[in-house]
Amino acid sequence: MIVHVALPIPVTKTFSYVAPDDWGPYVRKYSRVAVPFHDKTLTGFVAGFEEGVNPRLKQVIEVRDFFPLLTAPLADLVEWASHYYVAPLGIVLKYALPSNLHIERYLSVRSNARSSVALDNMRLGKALKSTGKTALMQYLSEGSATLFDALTGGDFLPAGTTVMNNANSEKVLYSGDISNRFERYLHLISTHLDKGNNVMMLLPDYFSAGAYFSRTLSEAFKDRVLWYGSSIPLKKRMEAYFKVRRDSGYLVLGNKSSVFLPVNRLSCIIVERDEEDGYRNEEGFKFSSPTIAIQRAEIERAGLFIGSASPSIESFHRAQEKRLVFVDNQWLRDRHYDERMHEVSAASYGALLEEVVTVTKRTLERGESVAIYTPRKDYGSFIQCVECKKPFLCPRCEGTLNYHKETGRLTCSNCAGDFVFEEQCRHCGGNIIRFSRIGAEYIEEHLKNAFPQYPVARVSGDAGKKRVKPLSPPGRQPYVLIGTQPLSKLYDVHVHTLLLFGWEDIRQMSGYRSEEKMFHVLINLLDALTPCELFFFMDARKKVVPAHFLDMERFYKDELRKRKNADFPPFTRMFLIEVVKRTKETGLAAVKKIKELLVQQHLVDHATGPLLQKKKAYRWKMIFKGNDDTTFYQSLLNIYDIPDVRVEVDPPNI
DNA sequence: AGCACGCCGACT
DNA sequence: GTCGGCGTGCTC
Repeated sequence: MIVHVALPIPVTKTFSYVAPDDWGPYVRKYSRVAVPFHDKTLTGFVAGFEEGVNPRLKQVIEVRDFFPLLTAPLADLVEWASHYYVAPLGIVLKYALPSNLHIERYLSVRSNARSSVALDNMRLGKALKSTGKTALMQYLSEGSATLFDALTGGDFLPAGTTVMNNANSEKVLYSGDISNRFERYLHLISTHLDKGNNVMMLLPDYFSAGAYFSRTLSEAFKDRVLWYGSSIPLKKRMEAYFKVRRDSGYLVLGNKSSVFLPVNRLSCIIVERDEEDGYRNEEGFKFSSPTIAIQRAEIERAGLFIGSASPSIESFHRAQEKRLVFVDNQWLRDRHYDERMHEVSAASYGALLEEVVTVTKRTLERGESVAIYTPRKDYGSFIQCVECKKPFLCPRCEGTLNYHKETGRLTCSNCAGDFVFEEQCRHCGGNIIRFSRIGAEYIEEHLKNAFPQYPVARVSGDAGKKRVKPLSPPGRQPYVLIGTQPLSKLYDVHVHTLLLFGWEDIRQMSGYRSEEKMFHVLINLLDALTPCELFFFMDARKKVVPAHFLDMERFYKDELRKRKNADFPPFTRMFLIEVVKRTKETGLAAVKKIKELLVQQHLVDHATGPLLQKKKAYRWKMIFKGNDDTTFYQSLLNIYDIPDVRVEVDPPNI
């Protein structure tokens, strides 16, 4: 037989191999197969097969799965993701069936008939050696032997093909504060678990929000709560895998990889804070897990509940189009910050910082705690020589440098370069250096000096990787917390006063979504830290009006109107096409080719750029807007197959 | 992606 | 005359 294999390489076509005809029963759609490719062995996925022989084709080395591991709805989901994200099936499948999914390692054989009694209770590896694959497969298919996993002792059977009859499941977008959200989650989860179903819940990270929900939900549901993801040890992860795949009554928590997890009797998917960047996958293929989860709920006919203090604009738009039921608990409207809101504007950060000290001092002396938000985690950036006014730029790429005082190093935000900081100007030798932007490290140092008698702590900006330290204020002593985004996930912390230092700089940082980002940051800080008063410290020249961000419904409507007028998402889809070449000439040739591919579709006027950036390589970036009609999609596929060209779907930072 | 091939310029 | 950087094309 001829087997068409989807390989995990950035090439959209499949490759064909031959396999012996008697493998027929085991060659199934999306089963993992080992195949020779160049001079190596790759794990690919069966994308199709047919009768016949072809002496010019190489042989499939082996079929790695006894039966398909993906359920039919998950196979649909993978196909949908491959299309939506313009990624080869093999690359999506590699993510859905990752190499760290070591199922075989934990399987054993259970004998159900005399013929296979010698294999009873034998580890799978050993059984394969003693009987051979064909014989074992024969036992399995006739039912004289079954597999079970050694971690739970339960049967390991082929993935079910039935879809749950959830036809009337509700799809809800819930906008509410953390305590109301939590109540909703508790109620929803118990309802579904009581019916003997499983619930999947996506969380934006493992160490912060993940730890919080894992802990609080475990108090309610005990060992019914499982976490599935690469952050936990293999054995525990596989135990969760086997449990939710076969049993029911579980709540499985996860971040990104769990969206493709096979879940038996999945009747509800919960997504907490769908707007978070932590859901964006950067390795393998770029996707956002809430986007895939929404589609999964659709395909599996499961309920969907998206909960957030500040839902993404996409979700709000979906709700407006009646694809989600919008429930707003109006929590923001019930809180009144206005009369206590202070805006402080000044032209230099030095003057602003003195204002911060004054407000902090006043609050601490009243016996209340303070949190200070800033968008930058470093000590300082935009470094400049006071003598000759020349900026310190990256010697490699001319990019902006950020200074980390703890390590004494400069890092380049553009090319990720890393250099030792010398307090001397490269141009004039002057040694009075200043930063025109300062970050959390600087503020921490400054406030530690100003308030030696109070605890001053910084919430690490390296969110995601490290556990956010649970804050234990000594006794009832007030404290100062300084941090970036992770501050908004400290649901256990309450401060009386929240200071935002340079919050408006987010506007400069992240493209067409900048206002949306400012909104999410502000609202989530209010949600988590429950401050009673709010202070904004702004550069006078960049002043923005906070009130605009505090009226949620109006903010969404304004933002959507602007997006619609400018033809931006969610009203059109965006595709970022990047060309990276060593030489200018080859790059320009690739750009020309890409443009030609889109000229045929009369789409060239949607292109902007190219932008030339000199680094280690020459880069061109082009943005295409479009809907996913077949011709546009076909052009994107053709572009995908050009070497050194990457296509990013739904880019967040344009 | 990863690799071989083949083209050029550089240098013991 | 040989080494190595880089562009091109191919992988069943």
